Amino acid sequence: MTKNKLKHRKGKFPSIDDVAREAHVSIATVSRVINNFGSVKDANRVNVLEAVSKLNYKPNISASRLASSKVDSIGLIWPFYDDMFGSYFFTELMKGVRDVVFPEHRELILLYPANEPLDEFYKRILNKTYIGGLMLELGAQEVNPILKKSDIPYIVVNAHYEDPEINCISVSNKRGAYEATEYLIKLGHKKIATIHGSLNIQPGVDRMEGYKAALKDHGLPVKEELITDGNFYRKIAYEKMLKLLEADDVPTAVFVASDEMALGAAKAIREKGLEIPGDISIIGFDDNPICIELFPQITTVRQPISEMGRLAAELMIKLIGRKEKGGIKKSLDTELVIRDSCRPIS
Amino acid sequence: MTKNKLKHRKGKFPSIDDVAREAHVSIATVSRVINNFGSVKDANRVNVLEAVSKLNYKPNISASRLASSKVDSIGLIWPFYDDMFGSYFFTELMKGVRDVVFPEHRELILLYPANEPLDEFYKRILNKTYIGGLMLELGAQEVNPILKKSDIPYIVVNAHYEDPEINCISVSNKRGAYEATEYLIKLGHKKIATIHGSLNIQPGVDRMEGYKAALKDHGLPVKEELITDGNFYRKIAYEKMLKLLEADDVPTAVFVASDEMALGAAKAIREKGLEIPGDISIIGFDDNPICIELFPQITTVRQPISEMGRLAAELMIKLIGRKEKGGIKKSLDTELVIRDSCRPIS
DNA sequence: TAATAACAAGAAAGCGCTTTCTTTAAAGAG
DNA sequence: CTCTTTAAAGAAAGCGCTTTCTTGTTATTA
Repeated sequence: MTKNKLKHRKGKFPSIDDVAREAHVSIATVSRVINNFGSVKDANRVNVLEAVSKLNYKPNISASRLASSKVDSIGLIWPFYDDMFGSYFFTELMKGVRDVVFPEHRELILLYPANEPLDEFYKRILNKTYIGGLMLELGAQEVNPILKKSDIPYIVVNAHYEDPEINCISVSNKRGAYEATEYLIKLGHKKIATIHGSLNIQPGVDRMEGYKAALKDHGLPVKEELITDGNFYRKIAYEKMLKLLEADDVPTAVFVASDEMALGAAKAIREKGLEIPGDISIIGFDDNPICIELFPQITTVRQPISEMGRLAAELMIKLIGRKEKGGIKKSLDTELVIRDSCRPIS
Repeated sequence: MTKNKLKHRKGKFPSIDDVAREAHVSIATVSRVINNFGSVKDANRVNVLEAVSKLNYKPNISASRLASSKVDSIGLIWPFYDDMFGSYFFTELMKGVRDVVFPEHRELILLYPANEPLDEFYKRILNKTYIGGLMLELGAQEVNPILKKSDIPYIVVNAHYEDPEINCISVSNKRGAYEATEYLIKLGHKKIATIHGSLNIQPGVDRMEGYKAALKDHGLPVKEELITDGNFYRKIAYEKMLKLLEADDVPTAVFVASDEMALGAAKAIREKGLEIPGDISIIGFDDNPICIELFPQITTVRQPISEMGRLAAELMIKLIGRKEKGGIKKSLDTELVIRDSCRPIS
């Protein structure tokens, strides 16, 4: 790894000493002015500020961090999912994070494993002693033991863990799925299928459980042949929907565990010459913006993604400041967004 | 801004001194082992490594940077676009960046203005003396003069600038648009409309010019009434397409400057009771994955987004290492992806 | 075997800040 | 006007590393 000498062509960057000399004060005073801490006479403050501006002085953050042993950066492990919704999700999440992190002039450090065992990765990044805390979206994974043992506060986004040590913030996937299914039930549907997401990850499991719970609570049978497994990707959903439609007993409605999968399912339905919602009602999950572009617009369950990002970031900052202990768990409410892809059974 | 004392509950982190003591060598030797630089006897190396592992030693990067005045971090200004394609684009770009940056164990520092004038912002981030270089996607903006004057190498992605000082890497938008339009012409279309993107940004202008050039080169008139302005968003494209369809002389084909806009345009076409490609051919730009989910699948122009990210990152690393001078300009080829949304004029 | 080269490793001087401690100046209290 | 308190600012000691310089040790060559 080549590194870059900071030295300027014309010499080095001005240091705090240069500023002190220029302003005829001590470096301690300069430091006080820069950090806006301690008491400094106005005249001196002005002098220092002028010197700073004249010399174009930039404090060396490494020196500052070394001297003060204070850290303010937030590490962020980006999952880099491949599906369309993944990029949308992450961007939305980041918007929430952005709104709280950047106004504080904190920085976000993007981290990602580099063809290395996860343990190595975590060791390496936790070594970065200027990282004050870590935010992560783990997908299918457990919290890495190295991370758990470390002193760095961390918070897992978009998942719920029972472990009381773990800070996590999630979305009420189960309840959202429950409400979606219930909505179909109330429209009179009896044969409601589901294409669920990956059961390796929390949201996948929760959404399926919500579906089942709604059926049970309303006295409908949970039929295995109506439950088909997807993985959150379109293609699988397309194939599974095709199968569902080829069965003897075609469902009148489907709860699809993500809008992206709903896309695939809708394609299958259309290819079979069926109409949405005329022949079959379909309800998705996520409220991906694509929903309103499709014809018909797809009814779905909205997740407050940015909100989750915002809360996670706020929590992170509290944890970094150690004003609040860990073990915080939050769950955000989803919301049923009714559009045009469901119709009552007549 | 609250900061976090690094101090461990049980005391401080072990330092290089602790390791040196444990391994019965000098701190210089420890440093040599850690950095894998200089010569150290195997026996000592082993001792040091064992001490490191036993004490769970983590080098203090701030101290290291201060002492060596070497920087290796790459700053990245994230535009946070609001459109669907924006999040897809950025994610794809980042995949390319990821593949070169993380294996080098470099880190990516996400930067974003915080309700502050851009000049302030640039001053602030360029102050971060541990940032070795900056990658940015500027959208409509010029390169900020503060950045231009700074000593930090930077590279602008997804845009071409004539200014020889500026490193930039872009995509052959003009040529892509040219080929798309030419494709329609070769299918026999004479009345080819366009909905162009925002003319504030390079790709917007280039794609429109490509369209015009293709018409001219093939002896077709460039009619103002067939050129309608969009802004890369779906909604506008929807409205403009509606207008185009209400004109006396309805076009037989449209080149839409982005797939996202193509979505809006397609919606308008369908609402007017017209068929794609039966009544009107449509061709997009970007190769957004949504294209293959729509019915019909939309013919489009693929941009090598990840490739652009990869090249940008590689270039960045060279620049940080000062192995190569600035002023590098690259343009990547686009590729026409023929699908089902265009039909020859019969 | 003596002279020279190459290797190993320590001592110590910073890197550019923050922060404690101390001193001096100014302000308030009686 | 003196005594105490508070404000202001400097001196100096690190923070935990890298790196040069130096010295001691081991290999190489003639």
